[in-house]
Amino acid sequence: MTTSLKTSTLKDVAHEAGVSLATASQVLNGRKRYSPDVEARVAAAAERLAYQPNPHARTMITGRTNTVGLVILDISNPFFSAIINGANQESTRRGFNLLLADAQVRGEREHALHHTLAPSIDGLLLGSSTLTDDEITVLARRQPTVVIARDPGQGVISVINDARNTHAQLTRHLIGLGCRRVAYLNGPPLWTNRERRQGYLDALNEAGLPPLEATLPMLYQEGGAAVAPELLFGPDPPDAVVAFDDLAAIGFMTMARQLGFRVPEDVAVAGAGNLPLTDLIQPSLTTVDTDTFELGRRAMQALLDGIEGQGAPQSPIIVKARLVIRASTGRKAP
Amino acid sequence: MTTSLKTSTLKDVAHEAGVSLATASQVLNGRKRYSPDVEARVAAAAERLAYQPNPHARTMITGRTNTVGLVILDISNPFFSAIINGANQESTRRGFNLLLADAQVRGEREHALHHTLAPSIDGLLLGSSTLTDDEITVLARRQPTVVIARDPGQGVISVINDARNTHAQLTRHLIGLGCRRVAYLNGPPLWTNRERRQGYLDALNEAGLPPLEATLPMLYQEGGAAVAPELLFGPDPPDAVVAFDDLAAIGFMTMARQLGFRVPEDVAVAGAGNLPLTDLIQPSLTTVDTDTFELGRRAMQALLDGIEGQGAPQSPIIVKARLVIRASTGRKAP
DNA sequence: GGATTTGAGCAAAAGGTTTTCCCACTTCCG
DNA sequence: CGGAAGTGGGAAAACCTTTTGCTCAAATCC
Repeated sequence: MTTSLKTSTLKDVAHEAGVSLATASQVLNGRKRYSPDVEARVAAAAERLAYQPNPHARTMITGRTNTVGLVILDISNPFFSAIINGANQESTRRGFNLLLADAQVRGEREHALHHTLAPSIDGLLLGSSTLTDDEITVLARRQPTVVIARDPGQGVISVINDARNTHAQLTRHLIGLGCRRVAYLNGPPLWTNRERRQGYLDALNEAGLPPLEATLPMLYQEGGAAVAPELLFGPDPPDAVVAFDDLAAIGFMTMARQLGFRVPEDVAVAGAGNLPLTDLIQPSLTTVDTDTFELGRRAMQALLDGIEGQGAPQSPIIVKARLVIRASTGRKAP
Repeated sequence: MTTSLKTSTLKDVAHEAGVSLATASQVLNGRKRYSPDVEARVAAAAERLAYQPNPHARTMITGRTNTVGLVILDISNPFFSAIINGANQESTRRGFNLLLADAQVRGEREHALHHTLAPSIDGLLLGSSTLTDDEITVLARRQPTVVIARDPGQGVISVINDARNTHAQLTRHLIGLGCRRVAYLNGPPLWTNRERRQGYLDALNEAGLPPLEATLPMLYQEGGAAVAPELLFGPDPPDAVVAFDDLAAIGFMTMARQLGFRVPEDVAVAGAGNLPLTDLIQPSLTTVDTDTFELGRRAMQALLDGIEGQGAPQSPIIVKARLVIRASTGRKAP
């Protein structure tokens, strides 16, 4: 069916131009100056034969693949697709290919994944991960690595939001509106969750308010919805909720309203991520814009700089997040 | 910085096991039976050295890369990220890597892209494309190719929604609700738009109603918003609008309400794609669920079947879409 | 018991490129 | 004119694996 058209090799070009293999290679790579005559002949031959260097043969010799790996925790999450988008833009711009892998698989298999991937790539972008900080450090010592939305320390380069400060700010905003029982809905035990929670705790501390926490029993909207009844009908119901992310916030909000609570009058709700359309749902969602595209772009930039030997940047690289105050936190009646 | 740890080769394994290169290779690939003793020694050596075959050396010989290319028109579009997700799930399951490329670049450069990509991949998934049907056919003749959301004909394998029928159905639904001036908002000149429009025209024809069309001057919500005033304040305002996709529909709807029109009472609005959160905006959006994840998954499945020589499937492969009737089309008052 | 089959294991080629070193020739200088 | 310095170009090794015969010895057959 598919007529595997024989592609022309460097040998063909050399022969066509009447020079040796070595010469053809040198000329094509501009490694060495040759007489104008020879250079012209080689260029013409390459053109005529539509010569395309075989990347694998080249990799064998140079050890470079011109490809970077992007390992993502969960591609279906819009948060991560923005990262892919940003990373891809930068890699395309600089002529690198992007090898995508998802780490849905946990522990064991993620390890295997990295082992398999390693020879095919010049560097690794880690978009969250089930690995421990130490495991990541080992990986990073083996080949250039940049970690996204998490800071493993130990000299590993990372790109993060200043989630702690931002969430402190968000929580302060709620307190400023008059909320006194501000709850935090813990997401999965990732770096991002820890930082956001810490910011929340910082702000409560400042204000001398006691914390009130719950943990989402599952991801996404279902998790937020599931936790709503126990919290709202519990002995100590919150008048504001900071959820781990937008989807959880939306799940909580939707369920709260179904249970007869008004948002924001009875309970204010805030998320994080600023997903598309969160401005159009009812009520529009207060959230944190994490500029996830930029997160991916900067990470790729740092990685490629590293690969091309331009030295390590200050780490962590911090991408500014910003509060997006909308209707779901409204304005408390005095 | 990064101590490029020398990775062990097949030669090391062979030496460690006290056998020849050939034997080690055969044993590791299970190509030939050997004495239990030898097999055990090789396996042990490979294990001990954490041997990982060099994929490039292997590719040189076998011509197979175990990688497929996925070219996407615009990664930032959620429609496409669902495709990536579906394709990735299937490729992961079957042990293939996924090389991602976006075709933001038009014409010339997309051609170059395919040329560059070709040697690195065993097959190609085309998620929309700026190429013409003929150009795609040429590509498909060169290596296994599956086209998503578009049917170039000429024997090229494709995976599509039956957009024409589905949109006819959608339009009939609106007519059934009593709408008499149903407009269609044309998106970019892609296959998908042509089919959806055709379905719309089919339904109008059946009902003996005249068409009413506009073309979105730009993508996404801005386009829908931009076209709203001229349409609604024009000489022949619609009482229902079928937009090319959800984002255009949302843009139109938002603008219509700002202009003082009620949705759905004054004008019903429908989109396509069933993006996340379209059920929660106000009013919730009537749309078509295209099962985009499945689109990507089936495409990858067909491609890998082709690569592994399991013969070509019936083409086009059709993924069922389904109407999602929500509040934005409401129920016309009689 | 000699001829033939079987079987285990290996040597070597192939795949396409980059790079190092070397050769032959010209030019320059003393 | 003899040697040194410079220059344009090429031969061959290296990268790591798969695969195709092939050899040599043991087992089988008549």
